[in-house]
Amino acid sequence: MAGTAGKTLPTAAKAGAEVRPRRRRKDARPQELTAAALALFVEKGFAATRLDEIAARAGVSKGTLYLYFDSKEALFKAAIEEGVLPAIEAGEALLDEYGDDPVGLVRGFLRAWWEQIGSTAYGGIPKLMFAEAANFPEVARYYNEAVIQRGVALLRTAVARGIASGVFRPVELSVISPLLISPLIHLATWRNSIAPLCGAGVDPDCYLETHIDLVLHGLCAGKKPDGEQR
Amino acid sequence: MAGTAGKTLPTAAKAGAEVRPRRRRKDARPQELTAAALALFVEKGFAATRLDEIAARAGVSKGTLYLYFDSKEALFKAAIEEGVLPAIEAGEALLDEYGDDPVGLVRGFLRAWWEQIGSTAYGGIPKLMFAEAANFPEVARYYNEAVIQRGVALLRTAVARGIASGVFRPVELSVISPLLISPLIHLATWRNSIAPLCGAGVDPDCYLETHIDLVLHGLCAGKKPDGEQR
Amino acid sequence: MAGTAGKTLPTAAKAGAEVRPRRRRKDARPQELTAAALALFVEKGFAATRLDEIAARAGVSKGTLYLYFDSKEALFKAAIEEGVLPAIEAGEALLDEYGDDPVGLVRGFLRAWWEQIGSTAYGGIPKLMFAEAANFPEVARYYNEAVIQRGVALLRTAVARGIASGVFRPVELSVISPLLISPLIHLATWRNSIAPLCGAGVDPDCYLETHIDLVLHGLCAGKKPDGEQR
Amino acid sequence: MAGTAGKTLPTAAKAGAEVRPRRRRKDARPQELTAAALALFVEKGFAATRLDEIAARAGVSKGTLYLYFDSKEALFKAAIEEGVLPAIEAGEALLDEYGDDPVGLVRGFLRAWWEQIGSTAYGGIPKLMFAEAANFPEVARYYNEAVIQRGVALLRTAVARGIASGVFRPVELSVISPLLISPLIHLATWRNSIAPLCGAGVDPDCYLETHIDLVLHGLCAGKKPDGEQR
DNA sequence: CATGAATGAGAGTTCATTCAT
DNA sequence: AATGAATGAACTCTCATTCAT
Repeated sequence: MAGTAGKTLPTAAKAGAEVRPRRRRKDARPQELTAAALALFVEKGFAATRLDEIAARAGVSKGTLYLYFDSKEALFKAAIEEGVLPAIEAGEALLDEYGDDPVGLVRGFLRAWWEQIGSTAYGGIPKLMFAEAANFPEVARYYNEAVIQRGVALLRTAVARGIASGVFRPVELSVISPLLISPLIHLATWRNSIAPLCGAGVDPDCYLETHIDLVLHGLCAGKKPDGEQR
Repeated sequence: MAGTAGKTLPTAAKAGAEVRPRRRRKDARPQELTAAALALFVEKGFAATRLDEIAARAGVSKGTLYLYFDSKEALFKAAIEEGVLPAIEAGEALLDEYGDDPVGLVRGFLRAWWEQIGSTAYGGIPKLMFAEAANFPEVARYYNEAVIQRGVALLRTAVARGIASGVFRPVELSVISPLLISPLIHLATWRNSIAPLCGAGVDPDCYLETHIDLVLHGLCAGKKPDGEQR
Repeated sequence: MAGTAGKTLPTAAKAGAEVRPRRRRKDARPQELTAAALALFVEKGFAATRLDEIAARAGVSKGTLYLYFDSKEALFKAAIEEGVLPAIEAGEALLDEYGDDPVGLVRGFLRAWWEQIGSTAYGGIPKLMFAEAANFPEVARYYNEAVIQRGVALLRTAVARGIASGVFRPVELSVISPLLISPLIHLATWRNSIAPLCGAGVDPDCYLETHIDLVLHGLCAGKKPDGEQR
Repeated sequence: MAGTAGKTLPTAAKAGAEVRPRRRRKDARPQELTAAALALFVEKGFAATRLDEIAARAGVSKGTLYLYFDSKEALFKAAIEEGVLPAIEAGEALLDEYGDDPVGLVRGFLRAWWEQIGSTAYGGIPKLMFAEAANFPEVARYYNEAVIQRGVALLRTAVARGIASGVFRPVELSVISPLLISPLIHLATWRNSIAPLCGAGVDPDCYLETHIDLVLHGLCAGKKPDGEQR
């Protein structure tokens, strides 16, 4: 276990070797593989994606995948996990910024989700998770708890505060979060499914801002939602 | 018939048939098969669904599928087509009923979609189509044109009329339809993916009515949306 | 089960019916089936021929085949048997006619084989038997003994008599029969394999007569083979 | 190497290899596979040969076949192609040797065909092509043009020259080639079909030389064919 | 007798996984 | 560490055979 193949993944740069010029940044390998995998899983689904394709897209051989992941399933889980972290982190940041501004928090959440998740390579993850939920229930449960429920709680809190402070009309809190986020998830899903088959489609920014405008008007009832227009 | 998966498709599975008659009506067969297929495709995706399972769920043998469909792919297409017709027909009916009442048409469309599509076995089709779009581009294009774009046009017309008649504020028509329908699609998708893995979840009626309330308030701006609350 | 559609196909016209005008000759059915089977077996081989096709060509349903034959294999054997009888009978007749005329017997045998076997639907049997020998060894052995060896013996006797009477040169009797018959088998095989794919091909009569001319010249050495030219 | 089936194809089966190395030379593989395939196709026909058997005979797994060939059909075509090249090449060589000696060319052609084709593993190809012609018309056409017609032309030319130079009697050139070669094809077919089921059978050399003797006597009419008797 | 819907064992084919190099 | 040839279990699809009508 000591001097066999010498995994060089993490730290110590191979003890006695003097110069080693070509060494990928630290170890980007696993991330490259999960990124390639994620893209293909999103596009075609888990079962329809061949390891050959993933390997080819990552520029390695099929066997190499098994140096980093135990199985196709493990690769799937890693890809999801990888793609889920940004979402979690992004959520935390928002609370700090808009902790006491309900309207800003809602607007900020939606815009941030689109910018940092929906419009990126991670935008396909919701579609992927919905599609594979029955095949990977543990992963789906993890995703639900670690990502969805966290976001749901965040949004709900924001709206609750808005109601408490009189900025928002009273609305049913138990359903407000999915109502606010689902149009964005839908757009992200659309762009990762049917959009590539058709031309054009809606303009994301217009879609996003119209959504924000609409729901804030809806939430604020007669009261004018604050004038900020980005 | 209890409270499990809520299947509303035609005959399918024939409840308690322990003796399997060797020769059944040749006519109902295809629908039974596509119904079984659709349920499984929605649950697990196309590639992860085995023909064995479909046959078993339909109460026939594997070979029987090939008496009615040329291939797994043909069965998939037939299942989609079968599940798509109700949506098309339902749309037409609405225009007749609410042709000149924008608010009623929007509310009617959303409620009808949920009742006749979203809450039935067909509610999984959007998820399925999004998941398989890249693998079945022609089917996805057909679905987009025959179902989505038609519904989009219907909703857009309704809103446009509402704006013209002063009932609605001016909003961006190019994005309004997906904004109105996506929460419902999301709920249907949710019920066909993660919901079975977790308990409870949101109450569909509450979700639906809150959505309607929210967007109509959003659309009507300061004006009171007509009082109907169901 | 009585007065439904009134099948009129086969035999007894429905028990109590008085006149029964349309009744196929005795029972031609089995022969029709074996004939259809033989034609297809010859064309495509045993394994590549589907029972559907045979049934279709015979104008019956697939199930009907099983009323007359226990299995595809049984049908094959029956088809061969059926197609082999004429060959056996034809051989007997020749001996009576040309018993003491070696040249006439050789010439008669070759001409008769072509006319009664090679140029008919039975002409494909040799090809079929050669192709299926390994898959149906018993049938092949039967064919070899009942048909081939009998013909071989006949021809050899004829040549032996010709040599004894000084009409023919001495030649190796153990190989003379296949040498005499193989060009005809080859032509029959050709017509049942490659000929249908190409145009034209050789003229059978010219081929046959040239063969007869050639081998009789070869057998008669310097002596003039008797002048008969058909 | 004893007296059984007389296989002369390349490597094939590798005699006594009880330990099967996991990785073998990627280069010899295809020939080993086509050789195994050809032997079985000849024996049992295309449809009756299972890929399992071919793989087993070649000492590989079923999946390995698909590393080298796209389908069973592709393997069939490759096997034919592989087995056809020697025949083509052998033909060319003969013309150089016997270009101006009709008797020698005819005799040389027949002897060479038997030695290099008929008595080898390739001797089963004619039977195979005749059997599968209807199922693989393109292959049959290719075989006809690339092999048969070329040989036919060669023999016809030889005889034509013999007639022109007065060595041979005038005979119908359009049929002479198949008449000369068909006894050899027949013998080769026989050895690949019925012979294995019966004992003994004719002696190939005796058969061959008697054929040559007979047809040369037939062609030379009264004239003595040159004395060579091997 | 005749049919043809239904069956299920078996064949061709795919692809995740292994391992000698 | 990386490769890719090889594997074999699992899948789709075919078709001889059965049997209710």
